[in-house]
Amino acid sequence: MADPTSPHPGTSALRVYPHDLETRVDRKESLVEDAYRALKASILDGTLPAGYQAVEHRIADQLNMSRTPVHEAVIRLQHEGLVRVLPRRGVQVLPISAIDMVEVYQVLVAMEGMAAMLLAQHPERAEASIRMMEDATNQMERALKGEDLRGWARADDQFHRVLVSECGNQRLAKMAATMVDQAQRARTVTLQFRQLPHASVQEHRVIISAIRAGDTLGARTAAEAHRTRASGEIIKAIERL
Amino acid sequence: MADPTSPHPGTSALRVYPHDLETRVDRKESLVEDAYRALKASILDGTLPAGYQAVEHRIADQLNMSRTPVHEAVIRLQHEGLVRVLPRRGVQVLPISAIDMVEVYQVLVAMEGMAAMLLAQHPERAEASIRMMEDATNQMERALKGEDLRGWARADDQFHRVLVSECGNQRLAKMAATMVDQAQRARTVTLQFRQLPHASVQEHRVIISAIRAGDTLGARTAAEAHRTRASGEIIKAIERL
DNA sequence: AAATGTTATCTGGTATGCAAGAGCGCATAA
DNA sequence: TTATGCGCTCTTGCATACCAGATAACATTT
Repeated sequence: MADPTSPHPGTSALRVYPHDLETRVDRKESLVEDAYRALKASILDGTLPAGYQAVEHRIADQLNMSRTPVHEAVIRLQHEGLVRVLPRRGVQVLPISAIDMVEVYQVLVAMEGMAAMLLAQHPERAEASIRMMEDATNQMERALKGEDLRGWARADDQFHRVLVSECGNQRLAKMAATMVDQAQRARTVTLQFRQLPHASVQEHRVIISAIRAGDTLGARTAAEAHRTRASGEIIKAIERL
Repeated sequence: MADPTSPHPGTSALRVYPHDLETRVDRKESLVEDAYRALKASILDGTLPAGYQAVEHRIADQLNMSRTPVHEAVIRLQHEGLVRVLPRRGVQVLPISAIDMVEVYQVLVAMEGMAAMLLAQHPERAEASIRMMEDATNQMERALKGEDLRGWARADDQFHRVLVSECGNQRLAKMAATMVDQAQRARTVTLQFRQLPHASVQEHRVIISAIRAGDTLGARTAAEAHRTRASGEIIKAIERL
């Protein structure tokens, strides 16, 4: 702040967007949580691009806190595979490789398949969740018509986040959410290079109706097929980069 | 150390086994890692039973380090669902509920099913891993004949850890390992109340031969069926407690 | 004796201080 | 001019210090 002209290449990216980071800190739960959310959000939406590198102390200054909570948040992000700390080099935002996405989507196929199955086991209990997934899907359709790729991606994310967070299994929900984060980030990067993804809307509807019908196997199969197909597209897109 | 007779109820359990904790600290990677491993191992094998409660500072004393690394390790364990920190009460080892095990086994069904499928996609590449699983299964059989329940459990664990760690997907491996940890802990508690589990050996062999035959769907189905059945038994055993 | 208010203490979260090691640059020598 | 070696700096990991808030015990009053 005292030196807004500092031209160090390693720190410029953070200095360019100080407001973005600070405004993301609103919750008062704990500073570690604040730092975690702020950094993660910035990484996921591309504000902090792959390869971006910064030192804990500087991040702490940006977020108006000491190194301690930043340190813990960074370690958490490292465990999730979003950053790595290079000894005596600083924290580095990891690039997304095709191999990473293969892994992420394999996990998502397994977990969302299970989540869809669990929801289908109690369709009546899950009605509110199903409605949310329907809303998200409808919004995807609207966004597609308006060729609003960002809006489509946001709604698609919403569908998948509801699917796993409402399945009733908190452990599954939490792990799958971490994978969805990574998928979201990959998509943010590749979005501009892709065709309009028309198939998703229909596939989501198949999943929804199987869940509502209590067709556990059908719901699972549909969820798996959807992620498997999407997986191929994303990975091709990443390989083109 | 200076006060081996301290009778505080909240700290006695740790004081009783100082050697157990300290001898687990051998790696020199980082103190956080040391603390994490020591605490986790003690929780998994029952040295620190559910309900056990201690204060970070005291744990740090036991492990001959400061609070900082202990604090970080505890937070990690909390994320994994093994402990929780009660504000101004200390760190508490969580009990294992039937609901927890339902969740854990649902995740394992999904992930080990996927892992078996991935292995079956490249049986030749996986030959070394398959051998390890065979060894583990043979050892289970021997342990059963000798009615060595502990030995059986150890070998069974080994089988499942190899299955997920060798599947080629590191994210899946890491997440599944966390779930296997919890399953292991639950089994340690319930082992004494169970019948000799004869079915497992045969089921493992089915999984192995499907993988070796490159039968992806069969491997997946067999792995799922195995965990699904075992799930029922463990959960019944826990509910009896 | 019981209930309530006050205060001392204890804990986790956070900040700051300290040390060790690796990289980078500069100086010196060939 | 180039290569090599020494030392300074910079960064993380760990230790220590500090603080706010909640609990629990004690005292006081009814």
